[in-house]
Amino acid sequence: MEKVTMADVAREAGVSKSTVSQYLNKRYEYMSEKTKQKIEMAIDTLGYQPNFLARSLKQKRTSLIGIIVANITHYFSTEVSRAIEDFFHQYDLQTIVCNADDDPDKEKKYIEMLRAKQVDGLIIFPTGKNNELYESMINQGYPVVFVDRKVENLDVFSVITDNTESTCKAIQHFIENGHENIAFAVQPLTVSTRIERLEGYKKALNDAGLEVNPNYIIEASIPEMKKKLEELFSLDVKPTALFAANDRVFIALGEFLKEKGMKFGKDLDVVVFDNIPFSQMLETTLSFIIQPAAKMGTKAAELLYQQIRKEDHDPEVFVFPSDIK
Amino acid sequence: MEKVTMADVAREAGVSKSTVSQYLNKRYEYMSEKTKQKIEMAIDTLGYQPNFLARSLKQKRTSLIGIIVANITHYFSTEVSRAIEDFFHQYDLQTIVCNADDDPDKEKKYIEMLRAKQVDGLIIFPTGKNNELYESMINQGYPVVFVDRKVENLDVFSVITDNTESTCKAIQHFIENGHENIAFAVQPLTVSTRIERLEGYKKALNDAGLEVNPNYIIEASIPEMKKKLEELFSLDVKPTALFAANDRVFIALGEFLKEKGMKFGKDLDVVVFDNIPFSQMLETTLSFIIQPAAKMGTKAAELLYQQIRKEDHDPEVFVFPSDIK
DNA sequence: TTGTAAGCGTTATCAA
DNA sequence: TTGATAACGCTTACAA
Repeated sequence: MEKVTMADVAREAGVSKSTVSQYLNKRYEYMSEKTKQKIEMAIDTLGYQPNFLARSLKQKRTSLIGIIVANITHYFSTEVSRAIEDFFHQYDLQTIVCNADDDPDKEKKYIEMLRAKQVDGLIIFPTGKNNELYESMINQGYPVVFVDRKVENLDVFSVITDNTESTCKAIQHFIENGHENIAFAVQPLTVSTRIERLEGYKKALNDAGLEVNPNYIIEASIPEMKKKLEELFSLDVKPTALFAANDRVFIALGEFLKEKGMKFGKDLDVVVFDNIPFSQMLETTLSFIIQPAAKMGTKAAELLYQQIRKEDHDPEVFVFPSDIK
Repeated sequence: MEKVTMADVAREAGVSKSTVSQYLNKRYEYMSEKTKQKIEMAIDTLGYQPNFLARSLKQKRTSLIGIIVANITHYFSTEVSRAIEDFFHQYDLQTIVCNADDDPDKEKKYIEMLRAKQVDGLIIFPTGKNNELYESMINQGYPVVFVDRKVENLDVFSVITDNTESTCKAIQHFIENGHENIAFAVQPLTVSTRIERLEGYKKALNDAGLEVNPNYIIEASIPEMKKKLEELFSLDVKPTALFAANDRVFIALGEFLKEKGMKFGKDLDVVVFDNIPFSQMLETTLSFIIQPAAKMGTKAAELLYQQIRKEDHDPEVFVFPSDIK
């Protein structure tokens, strides 16, 4: 299998390798109809399939774009990926997706692999834990765009949501509706998105002249989340509203409420920050902060394409507003 | 950028290319500590990054696995992909995911691209519309496994769910609960999964001695689905239960019911065939048929790995049971 | 213990 | 209009 090479085709067709190469690259200008047909036949009878590896080695580009997502089962990531793919499809660039699984080691491996495979550019949902590697890419002028999460002290094109702003708005909404005891649940503050959302929460409270009660802020990993919620709802003054900083927190919360026989909307007002598939099928008493995934993906793709084409722009951070629904 | 080659490193370190190559491949056996350090330093100061393209060209393998999913935003696909990735991670094979978007042309392009890039093997959620291409891969002994969908007349390793069986059981459940007017909604019958689910529906009715009423079977594309549902619920004898053949049908159904002010469980009993993220957060009156995505992914990966290692097995179809929840 | 040289399957340059 | 031939960056006998 896979041993038929251009040389075989050339021999079979009775022409030289270079002529076959011309044919394959559709440079027919000076090619006689007869040669064309001979080559066509030879390819057919031998079942020849070109080896792009060899071509790329020579041409120094692969026409491939790499996406490294933090978590491939996260709906937002797949929506963004699809938009990126749609964008590059029009330029005949193909897209491959790798899943870093929120693991900095895996992320590193994939970045190195994709670069070593000479992928033309990279769009990354960074874990934020490989700064040296990020820096070296950027310093070497390798085309790269970051999505979803900001990395501090790094001059790189980034596409993110207004995490602080939209969280702030959601909390203001709670306040307008008469809530005073508003809780905030988040996973460990290891990435910018979580930190910024917490900032938005605090800002809204401050702006409204409400006190930030540390007991109402839960920072816990998913397995610990339920225990912390237990504590939260054992307080003398229980919260009447809660902000779930992402979809996984939301799931933990849902399980907790179910166990306690509590209901969204009735016993607790809830806003979730994330694009949840099927959210339209969920109880209408819930609110969601929806990021414009498709637009963000397209923007990231554009930014990468500029770099690949060596258009000169200074790295910028593009912030997209999100919708509360 | 990216112009530092092994030759540069060799020059900088004052050794030959082959020695550098030895070093990179960790064949230290006969290497003096001094040479090792010299090379290490040279790599560091030059910022050398190996070009895997060149290596793969020589070695004729890439240590890369390709997954071609029909729809990357489909939760089931991402779950399967993750399991595949986890499996190969232990063997230091990396995984890339491409999204065919249920488009046979895109699927073809990706298959050809990945093969041309010398990917070591392919796991495909087939559109079912590229039979010639599938055949040529298989005949050439290229490692490939199909997931989720069966393709007729093709002797290939496949990993699928017992679509007929589990649909049948779900319908039996309806019948046991006293339902007699059970509807079935599905997208156009272009892939095996949909066809088999319909078969299961018919089988259950037949087994129970109930008549299959063609008016209760809706086969429509998603945009047309609501209109067809409208017709269904204008019948004199309206269905009291409905089987949604996948998640997208489910969404259309949800929108329809909302518009009509109808409620799941109260006005209509519903079973959905698909892994829906957050299904535990949805109304408890709904049932879901859940495919064992992780197990299926692992199995597919094992089957591919066997082929890559040239272990001799005859193609088989592995059918997994699914759960009703 | 290290170096030389051929080769992997293409493309590109230039000559014929 | 087509063909030699030299790259591309690496691996691998084999020689030294």
